[in-house]
Amino acid sequence: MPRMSAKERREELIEAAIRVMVREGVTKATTRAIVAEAGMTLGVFHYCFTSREELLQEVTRRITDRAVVAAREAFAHERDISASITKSLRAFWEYVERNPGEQLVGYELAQYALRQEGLQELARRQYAHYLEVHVEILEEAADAADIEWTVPVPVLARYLNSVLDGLTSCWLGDRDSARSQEVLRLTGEHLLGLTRERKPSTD
Amino acid sequence: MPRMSAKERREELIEAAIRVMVREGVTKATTRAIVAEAGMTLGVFHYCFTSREELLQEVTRRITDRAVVAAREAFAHERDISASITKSLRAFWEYVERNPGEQLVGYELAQYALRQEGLQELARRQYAHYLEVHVEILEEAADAADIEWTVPVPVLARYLNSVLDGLTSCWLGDRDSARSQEVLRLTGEHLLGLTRERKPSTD
DNA sequence: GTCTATAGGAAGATAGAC
DNA sequence: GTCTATCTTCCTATAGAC
Repeated sequence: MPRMSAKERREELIEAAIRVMVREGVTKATTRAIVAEAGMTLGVFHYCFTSREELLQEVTRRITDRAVVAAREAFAHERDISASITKSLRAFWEYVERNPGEQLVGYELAQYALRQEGLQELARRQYAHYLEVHVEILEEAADAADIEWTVPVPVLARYLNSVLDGLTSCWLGDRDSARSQEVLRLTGEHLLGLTRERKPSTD
Repeated sequence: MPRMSAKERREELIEAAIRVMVREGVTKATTRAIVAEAGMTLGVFHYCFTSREELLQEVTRRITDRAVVAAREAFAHERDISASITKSLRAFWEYVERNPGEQLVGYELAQYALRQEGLQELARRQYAHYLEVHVEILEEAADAADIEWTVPVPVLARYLNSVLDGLTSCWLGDRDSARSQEVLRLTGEHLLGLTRERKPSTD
């Protein structure tokens, strides 16, 4: 076993935990399974983390951040809002289909947080964070294409977040890619219909 | 302890299990917690069910059926499609807000099924069932109002299912009722835009 | 049928040798 | 710092008295 700092070990344990969760689910990611995945012994765990729950919180943040990065990367800056929407949704969906396990882990962790006493606040913040990111993306898209949304952006963000989240979860259940993509197209057209050219005002 | 048949006991155990799950979550619904809730002893459990998993499957079906019934009851038969959509969505949402625990249990069970070896088939069937019900409702709504949908109904059903599912899950996280209802209104308007009067043809 | 008692195992966490 | 061995608790499931 190579020597490494507690910080490095923490990092490796988090990554190992994510691998186990993606492969087998959150409940199966016991401290034993995690240290085994990381090639460490059980004793190691508790001087890197005070408890399993601390690790879970860390993993939750990590998975959230990953999803946020993916959403940002999926977003296509385009002058043409129609192309921007289409490309962004398509890129987002590619990511989802390529990482089903990660999506599932996201849901599992969200629910865990909702149930665990004292973690509701974490759950609430994660949701708020997702919504904020959607708000930012929608506003950036509008800026890039010089349009404005005809619906308040926070509402639109919540709508978009809901469709994508619900569609992902539905697809995880039945893996019907073709129909899921049709829903995305429908959503894209809907979004397009909620834009108008920007008035030259506000200056 | 009153005498009752194994069948009655099964029934009571299922109901007790649902109460525990709604209150404390699926993982906390251990056989011990369930029999305690039902006012029985641990020994009773295993001559009513061969295993905890058998109970979980039963509960999953029960919760699904309940959600389906709620969806059906929420649906408002109206001659005016606009009123039909608005009323149905509002009724659906009232049910969601009145039963947050049950919604959460639904998600937990769905994920459990997705992870459990041998239960994927159950999961798949549950999702298919929800989609079928949405298809039926959309078609009934169209019939009642004498309109037709301009988008294939299976796609529309998947879309509707996704929005409602995602929105529910988002609301469970942040409990922002006002904004959720705005999303519902937006969705309703979108649906309304996907209708057209029925051509007198096809006869 | 109905219960108590217990088997048998896995979990999180820790004590203490090296 | 690192690991083994163990504590304690909780689980599902069953055996066997009544």
